[in-house]
Amino acid sequence: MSAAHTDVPSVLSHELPPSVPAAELAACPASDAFRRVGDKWSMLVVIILGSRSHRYNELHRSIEGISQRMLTRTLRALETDGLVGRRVHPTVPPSVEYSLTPLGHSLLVPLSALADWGIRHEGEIQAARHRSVGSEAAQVVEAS
Amino acid sequence: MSAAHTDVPSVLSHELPPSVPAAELAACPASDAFRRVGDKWSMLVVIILGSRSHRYNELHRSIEGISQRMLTRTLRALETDGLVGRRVHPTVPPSVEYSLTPLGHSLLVPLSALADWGIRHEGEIQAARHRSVGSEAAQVVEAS
DNA sequence: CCGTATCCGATTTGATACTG
DNA sequence: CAGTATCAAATCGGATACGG
Repeated sequence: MSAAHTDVPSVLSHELPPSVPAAELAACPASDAFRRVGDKWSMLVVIILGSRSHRYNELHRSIEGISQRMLTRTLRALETDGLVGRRVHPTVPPSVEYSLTPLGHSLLVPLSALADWGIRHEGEIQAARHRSVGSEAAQVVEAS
Repeated sequence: MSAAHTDVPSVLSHELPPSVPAAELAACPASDAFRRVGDKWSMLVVIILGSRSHRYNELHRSIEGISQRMLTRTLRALETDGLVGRRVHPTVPPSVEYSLTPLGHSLLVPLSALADWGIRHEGEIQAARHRSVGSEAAQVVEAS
């Protein structure tokens, strides 16, 4: 298990750089980044739009479990932040196409890294959760 | 930054079929990863603990805005998932030290990438938000 | 087809007070 | 110092119905 960061294949090919300088001060915008994408559906939409642009109902079918309300809200929020673009074709019946902006694509990169982490360590997390049910193993160090 | 969408690196490199939502399958553990760390404070705690271990009140002062309740909840959740370790020194008065587990350190890698993204694009996002107040500029394409 | 509006329950968060 | 308990508010998210 100690082979945690032996190789990071995708985006982070370098060794954990001194990113996030002065954590206390600089982490606030980072927290904002998480909250705008940390809701139930945002990251899913970004990832799906990462492959190609989709129409509204196309997204609705792809996600399969999202309500119209939340899909619209999510898209509007991503649009407000400049991550997703919206193009309305004045046909009849109307058709609306959503796609990632360049900014959205740049987000896709660290997003994929985090998604990758979740997939690779899914088992370890569930093992830890199972291990912690019923027996809290808070390590107590001896007084010297 | 135009090298972003040349290829979606890891899990998302395959095409999304219209009928079978493979994105849902691939993104569900990823979605879990986001929800685990996507709450208001988790990633902040992980990043701060990434530099060194901290005591409870040390964290409380570093974050400055978190309530005791949320700090405790966040730490317990991270502990349950095996991302954070907790060591109790039986001194008087008591002192509790929190630190990142190896699994937590591995999470720190993609987390830093996302935090980095948030810091680098903070200005662009706020510009987009400001641009969208009052004037919705949905792009309408001409009918052919 | 692409939404918006309303109602409603579930979850999250904060403020405050209290304890070993 | 390091938490826990309780209450109230805000937000999230889904179902349904309706409109352009």
